[in-house]
Amino acid sequence: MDKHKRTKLEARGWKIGTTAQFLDLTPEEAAFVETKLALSHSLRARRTKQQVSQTTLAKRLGSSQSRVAKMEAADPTVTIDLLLRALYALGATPRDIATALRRSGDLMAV
Amino acid sequence: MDKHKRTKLEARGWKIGTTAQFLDLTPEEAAFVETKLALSHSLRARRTKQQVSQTTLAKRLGSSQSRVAKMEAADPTVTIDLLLRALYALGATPRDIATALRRSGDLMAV
DNA sequence: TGCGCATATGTCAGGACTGACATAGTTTGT
DNA sequence: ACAAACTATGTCAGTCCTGACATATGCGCA
Repeated sequence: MDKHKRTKLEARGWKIGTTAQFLDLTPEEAAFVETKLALSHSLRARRTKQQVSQTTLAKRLGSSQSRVAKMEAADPTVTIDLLLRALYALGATPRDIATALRRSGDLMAV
Repeated sequence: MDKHKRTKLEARGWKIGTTAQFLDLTPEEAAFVETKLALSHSLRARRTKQQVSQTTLAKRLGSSQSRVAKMEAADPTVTIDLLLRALYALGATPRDIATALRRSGDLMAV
């Protein structure tokens, strides 16, 4: 199971580089990364809109500031479970998540 | 961190009993469980529709039949990450996930 | 009935993730 | 310029999750 290393590279590629290096990703891998990125972006959007600091959100979650930072950076050590928990802690609904995912799909289609 | 035990009870409650025992769930917990259930149902629907056995899907995932069974049962030892990976392995797109979540939200609203 | 196939459930060693801490860089207000 | 608040990144021990295995149940069919 090398998903750890792969995802690390992928996440960096998306963040630092352009959309280019998606060529060596299987559709499943791309979809998974895409999902993670959509959620992490959604998380930061919600948090900043609500004027909540990473530290505050961390306390609410029973977590730490550093982990929240990693969530928003789509760090490979962060799971989608954790991202969802954070989003729900910020008042998101499954419907909101659905919307965020649908939008991400539109982006990918470009 | 007692989420393990809690989620176990919650999942069973939803599966075995009725919608009644949702009273002792915070909105965030309810949303999380709801998400998990929506995905597990979606997984089984996709798999059966494609006439794929749990064993076959397991091989495709590099996993085992027992784990696929637990995925579809929304077992507490299964993460949303794993559920998503399985769904994507069955050809689902983030858009499909979004649709599944949106529908689950509608159900909850009843 | 007996056999093969699909699914459900329990258990466990090993690897992945978590929260916490340390530290550095960045932004904002004075 | 300085401090305070906020955010980014690395590391690590303890815990959770994973795949694998064993086993049981159910189902169709010869």
